[in-house]
Amino acid sequence: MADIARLAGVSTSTVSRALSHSPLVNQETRDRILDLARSLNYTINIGAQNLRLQQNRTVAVVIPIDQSSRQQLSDPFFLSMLGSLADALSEQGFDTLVSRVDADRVDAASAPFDGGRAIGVILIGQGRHHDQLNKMAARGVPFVVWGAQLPQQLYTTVGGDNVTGGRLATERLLAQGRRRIAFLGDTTLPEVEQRYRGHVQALAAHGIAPDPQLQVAVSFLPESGGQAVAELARRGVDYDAMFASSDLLAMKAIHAMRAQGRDVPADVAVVGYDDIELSGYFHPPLTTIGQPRDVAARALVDALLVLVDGRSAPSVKLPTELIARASA
Amino acid sequence: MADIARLAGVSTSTVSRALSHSPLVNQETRDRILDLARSLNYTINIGAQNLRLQQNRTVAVVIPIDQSSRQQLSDPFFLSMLGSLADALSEQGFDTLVSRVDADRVDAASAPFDGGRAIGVILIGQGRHHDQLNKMAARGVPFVVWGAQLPQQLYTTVGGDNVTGGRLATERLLAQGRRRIAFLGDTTLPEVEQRYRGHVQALAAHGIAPDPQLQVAVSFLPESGGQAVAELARRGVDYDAMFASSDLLAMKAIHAMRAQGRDVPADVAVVGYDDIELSGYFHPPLTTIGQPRDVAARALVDALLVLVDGRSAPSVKLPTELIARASA
DNA sequence: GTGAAAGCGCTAACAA
DNA sequence: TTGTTAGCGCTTTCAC
Repeated sequence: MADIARLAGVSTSTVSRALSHSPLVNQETRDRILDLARSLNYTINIGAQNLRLQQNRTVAVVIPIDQSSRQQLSDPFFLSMLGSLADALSEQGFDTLVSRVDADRVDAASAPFDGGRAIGVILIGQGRHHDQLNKMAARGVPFVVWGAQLPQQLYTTVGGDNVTGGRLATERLLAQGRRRIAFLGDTTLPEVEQRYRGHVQALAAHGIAPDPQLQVAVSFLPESGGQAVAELARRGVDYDAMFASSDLLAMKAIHAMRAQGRDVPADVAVVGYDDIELSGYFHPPLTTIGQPRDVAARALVDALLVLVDGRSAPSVKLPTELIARASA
Repeated sequence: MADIARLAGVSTSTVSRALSHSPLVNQETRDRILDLARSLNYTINIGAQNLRLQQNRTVAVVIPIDQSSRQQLSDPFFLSMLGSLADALSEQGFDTLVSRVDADRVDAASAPFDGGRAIGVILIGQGRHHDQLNKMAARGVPFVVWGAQLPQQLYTTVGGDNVTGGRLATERLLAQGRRRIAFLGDTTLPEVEQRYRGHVQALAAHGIAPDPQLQVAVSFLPESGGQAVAELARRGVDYDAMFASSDLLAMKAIHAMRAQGRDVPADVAVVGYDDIELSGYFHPPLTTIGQPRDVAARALVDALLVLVDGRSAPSVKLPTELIARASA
């Protein structure tokens, strides 16, 4: 900026004003400065501007990962949510800073905010540490979580209606005459727990008591789908249907069942969750519960901006719908 | 920092030194300051620190998107590359700033660097605008591209060995006695063009001339796979194999062929490209060309850091391998 | 319509 | 071992 000022024979104040299109500066001077800036490929230093203006157009998007499994983030649903968030944020003129945190230390997600790098944080996935999030909220960190609404929650969540989702999935299977429905999912995660609750509700409505033998507590590990099917086989338990708490899990399980010579949907009808892009192209095309990423992303961003504004943002429960395809 | 200084009864310099664990400051003073900082939930303002230090630990990861189709970024390969990059960068202590640019204006990718937000840029995908990238390089922007190595290239690329990849895929199909191999891909993209070149080489080695009727110039659009299969049907052209330039495309095409009653691999053997996670769980499990994301991500980051260091970084061609599964 | 000066939060040379 | 001071690149009040 000093260079431009010198070349234009004005002060840096004038350059600053010209670059911000201030009407205070003479039209002609302004044009000269803008031309100069362009020809020098000059761009304003955003860090310095932010510092001076005490503002910031950056939002941190943080993904908790299970350190124990050291797994790369790979669930297409989360990845695609990240894409949608980047879109929604840039639509609103915000930059997106991506980072991961250990799922056991989700409170570390506030780092970009604490360090003044971001005006707020969007957490994709809530993990098991409700308490850490509550503390973070108490500390005044503006953040929004993609996840389930929980009792005594001091922070804002945006999430699908997991109970209804679980119910819809199970009802679909029941409607097809299936009665022995395996449930695959890690119910220590609030979202999955709610889906399981919906599942049990639907069973109850049909007078069926949930059979613990049919519930497999897989975590979201690489080989989880295959392991779950193996576990069911080991238990020697009979099942004619399966509700998997993610499409990825469902696909892996179907793959494993196929290796056992079981046909989907003839032998086992399967419903997944998330409606990732590939679900429709899978064989058989996967019946699943839709969670619209772009709507979710916009809701997350909107809620965060409200928080940043100092107002309080209510948690949002987005409607879910059954996407009926061939697998069930 | 001023608050802490006041409370600790020292100057901000001392606080600054204490926070950076400088040995210059008295052990006891340092502990007092660090305790104070912790109890106040104080974190250094990175923007100010960067400004003062003229440094920066942020790298921009930019994804070109086809504005015409306004499609959400959805190819799992790119998304998963983004994940691997975020991992590789944070391993090296860098933050990741994500943004998109119009594929027709890839030179806009330099914005985060120009604005001092990032020390360099990693571009996932090269697009069609070699010239814009060359100009960007001439301007001195430190950036690395995931893509194909081209003649007269002033910038650094890291990419798979696409020609070999194309050759391996086609040889696999030829080895199974297939002779009428459809090629699906947008050959205006350098990477795809190179894969096509490898394809033609393999055909030539078997004395087969490429049949233009078998080449379908799909772009990476949502319905591209289905459209391509429809197009082949419209042309009334016979084929007993298919080489798709991405796994996503392959899966969509297989889905469409199945709807036509054609069996994979019995009627049509299919080879994809990328080896995305779901390829192994697809039905039939997809034979494909592996492009290791984590290795690629590390290579991209390493190359960028060399550039940022002011040195020149050679382009890298990573080995590709055939992942043999059931689809071919 | 323009410039001088102060200050955003931080660090480092220099002095004590 | 610590403090004083200047300055990173920018914006804005105040004065002219």
